[in-house]
Amino acid sequence: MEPLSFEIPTTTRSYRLIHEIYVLLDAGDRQVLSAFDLTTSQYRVLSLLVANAAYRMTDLSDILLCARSTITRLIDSLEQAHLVQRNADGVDRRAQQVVLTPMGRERWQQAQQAHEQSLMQRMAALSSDEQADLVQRLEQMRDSLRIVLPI
Amino acid sequence: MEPLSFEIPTTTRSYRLIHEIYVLLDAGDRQVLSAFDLTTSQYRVLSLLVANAAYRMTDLSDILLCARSTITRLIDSLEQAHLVQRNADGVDRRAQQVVLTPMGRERWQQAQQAHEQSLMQRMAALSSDEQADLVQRLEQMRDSLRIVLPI
DNA sequence: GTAAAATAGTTGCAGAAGCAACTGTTGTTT
DNA sequence: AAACAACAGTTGCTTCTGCAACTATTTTAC
Repeated sequence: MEPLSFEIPTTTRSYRLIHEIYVLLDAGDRQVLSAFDLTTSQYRVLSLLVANAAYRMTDLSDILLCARSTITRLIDSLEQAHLVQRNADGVDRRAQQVVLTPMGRERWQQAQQAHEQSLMQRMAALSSDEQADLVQRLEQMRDSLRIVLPI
Repeated sequence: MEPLSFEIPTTTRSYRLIHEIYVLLDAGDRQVLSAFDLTTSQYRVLSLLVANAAYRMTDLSDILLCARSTITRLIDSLEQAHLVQRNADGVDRRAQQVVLTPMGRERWQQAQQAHEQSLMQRMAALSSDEQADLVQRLEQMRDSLRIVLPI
């Protein structure tokens, strides 16, 4: 019996590649970030807060595309570690503003530096032109996926 | 206070894009595949078996980059659903060969068709040239990440 | 040939995430 | 103004996954 002869469609190939890359990235990130007592999800939240000072819980779940309950527990853990703080939203008493603590900012800075360095090492086989190209294509793909969100 | 002025490095941008794309893809896949009572992981295993007839458990965990225990439970669930079967490995009595059942093959064919169609819809904003380009860049990225596997 | 090391797979345990149901607050309709 | 709908966030529950410890088999070393 010879190997299957039908060709794998390009869409499926990108699909599989994305999954494989994601797993490879995630495994490395977990290792790098564990040295700073951070999970990849926690790191992602800190990165958002560094760039934008304050977010409501719901904003975080919208941006990170995860359930609101996931954010609740994520912020719980970050608050217990004294890296973020829940503040009351002056306008809407249902809402809360999540902000970084000084310790959270400092932790992120350290982790970010290590993470960035690890990423550069692991992406070293691509020239900066190729990387720029990749980013452009990835942005296209993301935009395309966003259009038809829930099928 | 003006917005942060330092530029986000290209590596970090690809990193974030991959994550976002992965989440978008995964959410859609979950929805498509749930109609066939399959999780994305189960679907991935079936896809491997369709292409290659038989795998040992350890091979699956190597290929899918997940823990051996994860494969054990994944195959447990697929076996309970009568989609795959564990066969003794004639040579190594520690090992087991995982193979598709006729029902597993049939289920995969149906799911694959729906999945492929959904993917094409969701990737429609990219021309076939752009998609081919994307695949090439993704392959580069995967290869680069594979070199420096565990940091 | 036997002891030690490596490998294949499973199980217990703990963490992460989604869904559904719930409370409390805000917005809308009439 | 009251009733209803929509929204922000939390909790209970279940599923998925990784890590560490374990058993059984095979390979390696002496």
